[in-house]
Amino acid sequence: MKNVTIKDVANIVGVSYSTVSRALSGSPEISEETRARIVEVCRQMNYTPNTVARAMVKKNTMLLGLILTDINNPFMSELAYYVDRQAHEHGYNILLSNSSKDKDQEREIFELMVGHQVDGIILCPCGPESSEALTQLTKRVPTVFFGENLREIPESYISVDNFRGGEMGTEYLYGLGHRNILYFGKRRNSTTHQLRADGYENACKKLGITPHYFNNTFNSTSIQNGYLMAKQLFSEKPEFTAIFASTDTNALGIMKAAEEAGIRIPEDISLLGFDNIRDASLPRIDLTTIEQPMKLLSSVAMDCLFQKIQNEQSGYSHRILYPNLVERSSCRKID
Amino acid sequence: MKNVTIKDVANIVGVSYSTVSRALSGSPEISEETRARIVEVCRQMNYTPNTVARAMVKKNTMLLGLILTDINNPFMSELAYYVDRQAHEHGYNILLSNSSKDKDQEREIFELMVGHQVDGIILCPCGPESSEALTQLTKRVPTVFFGENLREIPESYISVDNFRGGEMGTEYLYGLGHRNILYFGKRRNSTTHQLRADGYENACKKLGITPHYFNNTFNSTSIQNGYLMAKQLFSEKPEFTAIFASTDTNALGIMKAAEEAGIRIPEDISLLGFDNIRDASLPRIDLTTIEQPMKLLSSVAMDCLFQKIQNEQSGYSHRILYPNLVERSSCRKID
DNA sequence: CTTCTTCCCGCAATCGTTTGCGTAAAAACA
DNA sequence: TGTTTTTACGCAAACGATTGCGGGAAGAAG
Repeated sequence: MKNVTIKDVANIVGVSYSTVSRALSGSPEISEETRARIVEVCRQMNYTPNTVARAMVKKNTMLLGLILTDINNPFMSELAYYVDRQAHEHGYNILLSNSSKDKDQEREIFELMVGHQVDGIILCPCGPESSEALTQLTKRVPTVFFGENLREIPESYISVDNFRGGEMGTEYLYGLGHRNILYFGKRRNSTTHQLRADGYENACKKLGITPHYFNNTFNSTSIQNGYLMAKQLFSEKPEFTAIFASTDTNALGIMKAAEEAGIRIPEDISLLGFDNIRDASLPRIDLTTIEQPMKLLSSVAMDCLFQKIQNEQSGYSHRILYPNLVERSSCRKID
Repeated sequence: MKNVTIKDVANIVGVSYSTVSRALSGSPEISEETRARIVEVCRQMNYTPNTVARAMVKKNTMLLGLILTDINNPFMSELAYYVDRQAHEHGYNILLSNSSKDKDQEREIFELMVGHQVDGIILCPCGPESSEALTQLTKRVPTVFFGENLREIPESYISVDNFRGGEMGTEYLYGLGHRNILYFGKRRNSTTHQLRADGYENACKKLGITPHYFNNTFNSTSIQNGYLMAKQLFSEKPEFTAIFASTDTNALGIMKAAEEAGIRIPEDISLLGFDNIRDASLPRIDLTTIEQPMKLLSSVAMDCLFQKIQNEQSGYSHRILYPNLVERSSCRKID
């Protein structure tokens, strides 16, 4: 199990180990002849440079931290996928972990990662207040926040325009003829959802219809919870013709409850989601939704992070990207 | 950005830095009084030990590599979730990457990870032949393979009993009255799928029905590819009453094609999947399937890995777990 | 008062690299 | 041939921790 080191190959070749180091790093001060010999011996002994030792002197580990709330969320795993790809293109590896939406875990993981000397961190915050404890930590390593519009935080973040998405969805349903639109999902405890709801409300005002909310204080976006709440919703006589769900996972739960209640989508009620997770495009699901352009978002996030890593003192920047409406079959025109 | 080191706190406290190290690691040779002073100063300067430096001398990085084919596959993201959790419970962090089912990338990632001196690796192999290049690499770091029954490889692996799963599904459909069952999915190029198909064939033989295959040479399990192949299948007049899909993702594609072809599931055709990915439990999908017990599988894999990490020379072991049938609504009884 | 323990703590080597500096040998120049 | 420049490589000091060993001071034992 003992790994072969630079000294081992130096001994075999009969040069000093600094020569080996220089030969491998492509220094011009090494003759092509000895370089060839060194490279050959390295291959034979299959020497792999010890990145850890290198990191000690070079001051960079080529490691990027990615802190998710939950890798099982398809939204997050898509992010992980793109981040991983782009990291590797730049020679970085990613250190991944899940906070499970727990602030303490989030902080712990962050500290662990700075302990591992990661060169940068992409963090999907548990909530808007997570900043309090993190605000000092982010000073110790280049960080970009992902997915939350945290305007108060003096740190870079990337996010979709949730407010505009809320408006956009409402306008779309209005255009389809809906005048009685229910907004389904939590409003507090997360800037993201607050903004989506605000966008909805603002659009309602502009369009001259009255906003209706359900599930205002709810604090989980899982399918199961969406289902439970929707069940309760459908047990009361619903007055509306369309539901605007604050997340696709919630919409999935609504779909399940609707099915059980004998409510057809879109015939009886139109359903609009938000996020465009992969599941939304599944057969039979086919959910119309407001898309977060994940590929673009993650690409922008990585660019932002790499910039921070290079010019250490670049301050921060906020990038808010435009959402798209993805039309499928869960909403219908009414008159 | 300069991190505070053990020497910095030693200077402040007025002791040697070895004393600080011992105080922090809980050595009994340090008086409680100086330890308290040291701890306090560490807190004030918020010192975080440099894991990289520690790794150099302690010979372990507390890093575990996890090589997936694709984190976007819900099956894989579930694995990642459990692995991450258990790793953290043992004080490890995970280094994640995707091979995209490409052998060269797989090898590259593996090498990168040994460069980073990970203490162990969990690898979801691209295919059964991936062993050729990896067989040397696995000697350099404790490794366990996940998800493939690679009986020829002298390395530990964890997998569900794919053969038994193939049998189980076939028997289930037979029990429902089906005599004309089509096996849908690739057979070659992957031991996993070969075994599933073999299980199907074996059960057919035992039950006295003739096996039928579709899509034998196909080499991708994505929804889209399942859809395309199923489209072709349905354009010919199908003779069977049930389809046993080799993966849930394939089943999802079949579902989509069936919908378009006006074929109802389960009224016209019963559909059985394999894996029990999260999507299978979605409303409207509700796919009956053979489950891989992911939580258990990953737990066993981690235990196995930790064992190998401890007694370096423990050889290998193969753990094949029993699959479960998860009954939902995509299969119906016929007569 | 001397000697031996015991208790704390410091010195210095080590882990595997990178890199500034110094210096022989070879090449170029006078 | 003597001097300078270039080429090619070695020496040794970092990087930030851990840890075996040695030793001074205080207290106990003689």
